[in-house]
Amino acid sequence: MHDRTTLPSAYLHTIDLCLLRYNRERCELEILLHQRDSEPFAGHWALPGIVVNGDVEDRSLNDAVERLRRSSKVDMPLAWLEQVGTVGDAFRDPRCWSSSTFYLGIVSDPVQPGPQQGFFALGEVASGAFKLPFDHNSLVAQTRERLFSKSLYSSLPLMFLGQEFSAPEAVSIFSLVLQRPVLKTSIRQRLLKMSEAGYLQETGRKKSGDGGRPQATVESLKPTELYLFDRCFLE
Amino acid sequence: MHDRTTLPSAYLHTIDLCLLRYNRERCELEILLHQRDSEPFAGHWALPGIVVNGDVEDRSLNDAVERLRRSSKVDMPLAWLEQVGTVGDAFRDPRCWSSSTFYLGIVSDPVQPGPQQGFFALGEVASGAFKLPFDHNSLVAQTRERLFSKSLYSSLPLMFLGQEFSAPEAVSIFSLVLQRPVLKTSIRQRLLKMSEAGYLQETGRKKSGDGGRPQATVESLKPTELYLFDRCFLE
DNA sequence: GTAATAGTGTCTATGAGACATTATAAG
DNA sequence: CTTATAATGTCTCATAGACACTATTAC
Repeated sequence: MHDRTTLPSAYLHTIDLCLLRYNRERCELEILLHQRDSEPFAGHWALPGIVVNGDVEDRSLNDAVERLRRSSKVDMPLAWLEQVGTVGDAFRDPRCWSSSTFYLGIVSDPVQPGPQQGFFALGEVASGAFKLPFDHNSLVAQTRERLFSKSLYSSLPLMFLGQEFSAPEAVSIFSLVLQRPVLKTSIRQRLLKMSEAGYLQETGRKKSGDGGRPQATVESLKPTELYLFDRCFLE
Repeated sequence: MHDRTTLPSAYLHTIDLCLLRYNRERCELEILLHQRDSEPFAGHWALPGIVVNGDVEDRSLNDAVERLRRSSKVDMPLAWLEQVGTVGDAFRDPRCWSSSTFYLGIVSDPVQPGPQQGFFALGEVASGAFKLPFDHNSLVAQTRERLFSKSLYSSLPLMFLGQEFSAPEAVSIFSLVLQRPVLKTSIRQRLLKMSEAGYLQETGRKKSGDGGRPQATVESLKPTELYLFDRCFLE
């Protein structure tokens, strides 16, 4: 029926990372992009990613993710990492049929982006107002959707805040991620729950906010683990 | 350092399907397996799956899933389908480095398995008591975990029951999936919520259970959609 | 003192959990 | 009638939401 050769068809399997951070000055979420230096789309800003097949040096997909994280495209510590999904079709890459397994990452520490790195407003990228090559806008949108839905019933947004943070900061990040005002009483009760469960403890330290009374801080006792609440934030 | 050739390294990307059904007689969940007729592991029971790369005839990963669903390995209508994840490493397939994107499927209609098809107790397969080739036991375990966690806050288990079902049947399937007794009052309230939201409606029909008073039935108005409850089942 | 923000207390609404009571079938 | 199961009603408890009130800082 169709032409068969002994060579395998051209095929690419990549992993791509949607690495997010909380910009406190701008009060918005940002995503790390990498300025490509090879074709296709050389010079364009795109998700940092690597090819998994080809001359495979990784022992596993997780090893490949770690290789990407250590590469100059990323090269920052991650407070959170989870796989979001895999897409694949004949059109997304002009070279050939390709699949991408893409991840949600969160960085909490302040970092200075390298020469080919840049942080861009997540909203612009997810909406497509800031256009990325391939189907990367779609991957970003799916990743933001994952972040949103998981933030309704888990402590995920706290990953943006790092080891030590205050209740008002928690209110800010939840409001930002959920894109609506969240009452401080709800957040405080949730933080209390997490303390009772051994996920947080009060530090006794304070940090000053934008004037006014200083904020008491808590610190994470299980910084790599998510706490799951048994109720969602309601509409 | 290591041998490089101009040929691409051997690499396989497959999709595998964990297709589940509710066996009312045995009161347990079952998973569809396929008896392999080619190496490796010819003759063994394994997850139904197909290769995505190679001579690629699909336009997309979703098309590939549909090709698998129509193939003799599956060949049954699906009440639900979702991607669970992608794994990949150098060891899971004896032939070469390989990745698998695996899916959770649910079939509600009674079907007669074909000659190389069989339904097996999900618990046995997920626990590894019934051994599958490759890392398929692990894929099944991850899929069951997805089913479990999503069943805490959504109507997913109802997908096992088909278009028309009764409240006691809903209690049974939720108890089975969550692996603990679920009170009928909780289920009834949830079904009521779904009716108010336009997902279910009463049929006026009844079906007789195991003696006793007949069961009123409801029918699904949005059989392909999940309803999300705003609270989890506790404990 | 005032202004600003942090933190606490209290009330309501919702829904899960638990269990008692009534309803409808078969024999 | 008895027995079995379905369906309903009622109570408690936990927690999100809402908002009032008090506390602690800077000036």
